[in-house]
Amino acid sequence: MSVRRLCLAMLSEGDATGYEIRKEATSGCFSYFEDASYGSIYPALAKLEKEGLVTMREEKQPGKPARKVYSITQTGRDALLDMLREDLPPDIYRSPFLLVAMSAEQVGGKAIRRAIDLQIEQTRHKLQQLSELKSRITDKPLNRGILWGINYGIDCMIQKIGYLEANRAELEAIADGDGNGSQPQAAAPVQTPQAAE
Amino acid sequence: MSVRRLCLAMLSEGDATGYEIRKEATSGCFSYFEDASYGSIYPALAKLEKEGLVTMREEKQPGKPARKVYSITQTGRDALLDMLREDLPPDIYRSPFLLVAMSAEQVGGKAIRRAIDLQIEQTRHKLQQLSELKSRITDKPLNRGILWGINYGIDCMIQKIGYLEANRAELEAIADGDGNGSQPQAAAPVQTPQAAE
DNA sequence: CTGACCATGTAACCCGTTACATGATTCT
DNA sequence: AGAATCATGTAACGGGTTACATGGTCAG
Repeated sequence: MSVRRLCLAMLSEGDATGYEIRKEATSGCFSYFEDASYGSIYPALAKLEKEGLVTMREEKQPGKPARKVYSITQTGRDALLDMLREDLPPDIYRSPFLLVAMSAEQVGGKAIRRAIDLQIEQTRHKLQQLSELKSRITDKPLNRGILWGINYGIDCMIQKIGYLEANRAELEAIADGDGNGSQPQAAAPVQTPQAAE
Repeated sequence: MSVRRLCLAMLSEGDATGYEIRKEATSGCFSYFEDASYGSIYPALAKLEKEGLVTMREEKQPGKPARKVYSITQTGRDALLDMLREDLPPDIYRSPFLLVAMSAEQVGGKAIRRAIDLQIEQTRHKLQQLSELKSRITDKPLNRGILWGINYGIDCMIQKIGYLEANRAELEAIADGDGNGSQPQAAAPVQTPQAAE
């Protein structure tokens, strides 16, 4: 049900081909919290068309396979709204990195350093993607909800990077097997103003 | 491969039954970034035993089905280390909530408010779980890597709640369809010191 | 007595990924 | 020349969830 939802949501912002939807999902506005491969998108679009939630027109281009441009229908819009208003499965976060971090003592300093480096690098990469996207759409007459979402993602990633940089030393010490007990117990958060609750 | 890894990681902290592993995955230390159901755990444990990565002993209890307590073997420990050191698929975040948020204009204020409330509530709930867990293990001779991971999760959730509370008004305004152009463009982050990069 | 918790397991199903199949065009 | 981008699609496979099957204990 998730790829369906994603396709409808994207088409509600404008017509697109399966190829374009995949690109958006992988590196566009939605890439922070969604992803999908061709193998799921193409069948989903075909089914949505069969059900009348989207329509398709073929744009022939010499040499290349014809582009199949999909448009959402009113029925599709209604169905999307229903999905968005009714069922909201909770967010999901899966982190192999944290599993490694929690096993720091066993894994050792070298692997931990590599894992942290990778983690920061990946986060930086996504952050940059989103930042570019943002600068490209800011002040255009584009959907302001999307801008809000992008800002949310950017904030999360900045915070994440900051936390990792501020606290990596402690984790590395654990991984290196320092016998001491002088850990900065609360793991001194990057910043701690009032922050909720 | 993920449930295998999870089972081994948990067993490396101490013996456990399938039931206990599931509980930990759902509401324990690992629950912030992992999850698994019986339907995947029991078969995984059986297979791990067949492969010699864990051993099992049955503890009979009158009336109840015998507890099957699993222990990790040295081979299992080695295999776990290999997994943790070598392959590290990137973290995954999936957020139906953000899809709704990005569709704010279509979805409308009422639904947005509900979605935000739910999101905050769920995050608060998880935060409380982790906080309790933390206070229960702090200063015990327990794995300090795990404590680090818990602190990481706690920080992320506090920050998330703070961001949602600070910026919900803006999203609600978008959803309510205010025609104005006086948005707090940068969506005033809860705090913005230097923060990385 | 009802619901939550303990405790195990299987089978059907779902949703998605990976790999394959095909092929032109444009950038380096 | 080789890689990347455009462009569609299918089939095999995988990993997990949900629902089912079973049943005792304990607290409210």
